[in-house]
Amino acid sequence: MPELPEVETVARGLRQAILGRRILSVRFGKTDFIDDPAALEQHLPGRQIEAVERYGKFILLRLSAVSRETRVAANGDAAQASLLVHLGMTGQIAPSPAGRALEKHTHVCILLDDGRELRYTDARRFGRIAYLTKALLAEELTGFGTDPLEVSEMEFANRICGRRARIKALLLDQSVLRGIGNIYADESLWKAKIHPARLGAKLSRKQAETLRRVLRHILQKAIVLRGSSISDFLDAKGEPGEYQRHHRAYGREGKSCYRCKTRIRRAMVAGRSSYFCPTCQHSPRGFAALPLLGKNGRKNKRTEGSTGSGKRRAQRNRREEMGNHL
DNA sequence: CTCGATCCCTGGACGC
DNA sequence: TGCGTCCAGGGATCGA
Repeated sequence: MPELPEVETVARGLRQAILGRRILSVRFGKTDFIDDPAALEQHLPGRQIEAVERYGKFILLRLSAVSRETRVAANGDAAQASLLVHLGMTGQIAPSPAGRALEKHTHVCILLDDGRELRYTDARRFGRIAYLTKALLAEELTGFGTDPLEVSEMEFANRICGRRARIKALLLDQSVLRGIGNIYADESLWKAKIHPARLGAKLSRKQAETLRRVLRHILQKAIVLRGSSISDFLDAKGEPGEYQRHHRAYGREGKSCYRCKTRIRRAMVAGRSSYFCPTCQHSPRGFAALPLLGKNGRKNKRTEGSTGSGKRRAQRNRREEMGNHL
């Protein structure tokens, strides 16, 4: 699940691997997660990849102008276009020899001028790809919060301490800070000894500063270790990260706290599984964790029966498969 | 403003 | 072994 450290790792890898390459052509598999596939086919060929940047959980490939004429005709706008890539849950993007067999769920192949292809694979297609002119990109990126690696003490406290939402929800809210996901929210809250369900307004300025500091430290360390490979995250070289070995809370339900040996518990906060130590991280009044796992390791069941997801799946499967030309 | 619910999607784990 | 069910989660959206 790519969050800031994973996306940063991928961006660095791509920067090293494909900076300066020219795009020759584009082909697609399924395109339902691409804003406007035709725009990619029309505008990518001929462009050079001039920069690779990260913005929150987005990867931005900055594209050159095709020619002086295009630059003039487009009034400078198309000349500064970008390809925006969001990896969602399962997205991977990496260069590959053009002749190599396609991995399953490969949905975009961008042929480069050195005989390689930049390939995007995404089993769940929660990701997103869009070709955006300068103006559209600027519009797209408004409303995001500050990068947590750059946010000042004052700004962080101001963005947290005045809010009635739960701190976990605030950390996950990309308009508060950009780039944090479920793993690094839980890890930083554990380190700062703050319960995920605490309200932002209930944090002291001192607690907020502790949280900012540990969050930054954890993100930096995770970047050094090339992110966390939980399910299937791989960097631009196809290699897994190492930070999952350093997780102290996330995914550790029932295991003992590294500080106090209490068993780590799980609760639903902001609609996400949230892992915390019930001793180190004081729960707000009346907030209950979910019952611990049974000894068979089976996850806790949801409340009442809902056969909805199964029915929905069946309906989707009956729909005509379309759009796969690879 | 904040919340939960619902949807998108598929692989994998698990129950029976 | 195999089918049904649940779960993971970022983000959009909608109603309470």
